[in-house]
Amino acid sequence: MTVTLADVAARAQVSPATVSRVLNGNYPVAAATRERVLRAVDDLDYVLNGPASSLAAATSDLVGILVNDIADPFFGIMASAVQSEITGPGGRAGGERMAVVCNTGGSPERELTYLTLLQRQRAAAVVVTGGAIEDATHAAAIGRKLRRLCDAGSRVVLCGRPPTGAAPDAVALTFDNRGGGRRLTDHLIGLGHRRIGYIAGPTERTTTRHRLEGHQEALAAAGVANDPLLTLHGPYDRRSGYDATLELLRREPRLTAVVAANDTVALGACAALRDRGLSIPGDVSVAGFDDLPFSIDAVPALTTVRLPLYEAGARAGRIATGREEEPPGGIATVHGELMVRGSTGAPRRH
Amino acid sequence: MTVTLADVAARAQVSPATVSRVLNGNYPVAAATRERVLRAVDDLDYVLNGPASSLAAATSDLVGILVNDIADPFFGIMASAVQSEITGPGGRAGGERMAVVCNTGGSPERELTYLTLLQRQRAAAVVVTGGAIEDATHAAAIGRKLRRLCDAGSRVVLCGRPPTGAAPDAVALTFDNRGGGRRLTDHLIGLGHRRIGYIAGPTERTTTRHRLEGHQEALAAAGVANDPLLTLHGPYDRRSGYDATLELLRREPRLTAVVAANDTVALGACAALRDRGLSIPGDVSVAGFDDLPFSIDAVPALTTVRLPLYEAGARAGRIATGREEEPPGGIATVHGELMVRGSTGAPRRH
DNA sequence: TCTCCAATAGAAAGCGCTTGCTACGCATGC
DNA sequence: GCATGCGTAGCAAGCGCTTTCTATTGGAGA
Repeated sequence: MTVTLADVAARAQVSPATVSRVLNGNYPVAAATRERVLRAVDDLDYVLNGPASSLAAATSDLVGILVNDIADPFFGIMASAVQSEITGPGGRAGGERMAVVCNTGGSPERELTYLTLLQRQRAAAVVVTGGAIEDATHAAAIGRKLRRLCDAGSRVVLCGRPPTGAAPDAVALTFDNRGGGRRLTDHLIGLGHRRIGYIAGPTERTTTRHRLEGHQEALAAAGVANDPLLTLHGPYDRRSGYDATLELLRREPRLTAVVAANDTVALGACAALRDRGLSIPGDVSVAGFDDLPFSIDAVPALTTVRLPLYEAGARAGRIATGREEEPPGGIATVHGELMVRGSTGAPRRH
Repeated sequence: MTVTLADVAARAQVSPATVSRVLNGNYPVAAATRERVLRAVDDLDYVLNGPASSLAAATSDLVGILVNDIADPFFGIMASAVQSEITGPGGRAGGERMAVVCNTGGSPERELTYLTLLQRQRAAAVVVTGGAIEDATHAAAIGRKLRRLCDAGSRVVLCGRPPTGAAPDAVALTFDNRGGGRRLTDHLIGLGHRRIGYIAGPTERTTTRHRLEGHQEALAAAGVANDPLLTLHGPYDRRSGYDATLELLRREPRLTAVVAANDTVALGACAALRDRGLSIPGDVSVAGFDDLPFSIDAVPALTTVRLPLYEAGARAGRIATGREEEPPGGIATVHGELMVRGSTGAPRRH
């Protein structure tokens, strides 16, 4: 029913081997023969059987991309970058590589499931984005899985995640979250803020911890006491920023600044402040993290730390497909850039 | 080197057939035997070979999702919804289905390429999101491809795209862009606006045309002349909204409202107005389309047409995996809801 | 006690492709 | 003029799995 290689071979009056070689282009075939084969392919609307091809060749053109939330531009941008870089003449069959984007929802179980699925598909490469869970058991399980993927021949690239000791062959492009957090709070302290609320991300995640540590580092360096009551944890969403801001205001009415775990949370913080009738940055300054596209359109525009998500994703994609050298030691740090905009200013005198 | 079914069989002292049956769970296997097999699987860290399995079974667990731009939440939300619905006990091997998200960048060539790739992988289903190109040649080519996919046994669901005559077996979940556009402009006219600028999306796309037609329908119904100078086309991005707004202001300084092709474009329009020192909605009202998450955080909050992207994507996912009945005739229309917020108001008297 | 059937396991034939090896020319070198 | 080698094409053996068909049980029913 469906057209196979053999059908094409018959029509072109050559052997299946020749058709395969024309399609893969990695073996000399006389121009006239190639012509004939290609015409037959065209005439019959032949489409290679991917699974059969992958089975025989023991490789595949699939590249997995693990993201926490594909609807979040933070991940969408990285995924888009990875995909744009892996595209192009693929490994075999003149085909292109395909990106398999997997939504883990941040759950380590699902992360593990998807890694198994990718291993099952014999993925050519896997790019894992987003911070890691800090739970030792899970981290170990994922590390083991990644190592097995490496052993099975898949390239593994971590993008925006610290290296895993368990998988030494995996390349890691780590975001300098700690440094970014440090610079952000330094900036606020420099403006004169002393009572700064911090809305952190979910606990048990490296990203959350590093950003928070940077913040605390800045406080310590300036000799500002770190009041634990002024740090709240929550998911990376608008709602969390909204609720936490109200709570911070309750705990410390003299608050002059709020640092959010990321831009989305910051947007929620802004909304809460507006609803409370407080002006930004007149009454309270707000800062985010990531510099997602919408941040510049917030009113006032959000001060934040710009992470080069697209660039990092693109690099991950190139490394995953072997088009760029691995960084020395398999580890590279990607730095963020402080973007000072309208949402932060000097605190008003109380 | 790598562990195969046969290895597991040997260790469990059963035949490969039995192992396969345990893994697929679609054939009676005695509890004790299953136990033994599962232990062997575990002991050996066995991972099924996906390509081999797909080849032998002539089906795969891959579901393709075509999107114009994965970094755009409009598509990200749909993709996320599709993926969350296709997940769960997959077709075979106790595995789950995997989503393959393909970034077409809106280019019909790449759309075609990806459809071929998916056909090559023998995808279980394909969900195509985003408006269609109106170029007859491309439309026909894509229609043919979709039909071939259907013929090859893949389910095809169009999500947010009008039905294709060429692929009668494809289910279509169409957005009521025309109706939404109509209601939006009706709203503005109701507020008293008469000089309304329209920043349309890229030409040659069904989405663009339908939204614009709705707008013009509303104008006509209210007896407002449709000045072609007040309609500009551009891509679906912020920049386009910014530039077009400046141009509209140049063409018609007495403009009192701007309708944008979508929320992102509307954000650009807002930025341009702010930069020109115009207040929203005091001087100029602004309206968007889609109601993406950030729209409510615009200042003032954006009046827009809410498209149930998540719901539509989820439904597409369920239909794609056969967990929901197809709509009668294979076609369903998804309606948008007008969200009136702060960015639109009565025009100031000139 | 014997037959028959349900339940379970195995043997083996592919699925459609890739690729190592072989075969066949024909031009070249001595 | 014969051996050598290069440029092409074919043969056939898998790749690792699924599934049909067959074989072997151990009761249950007669």
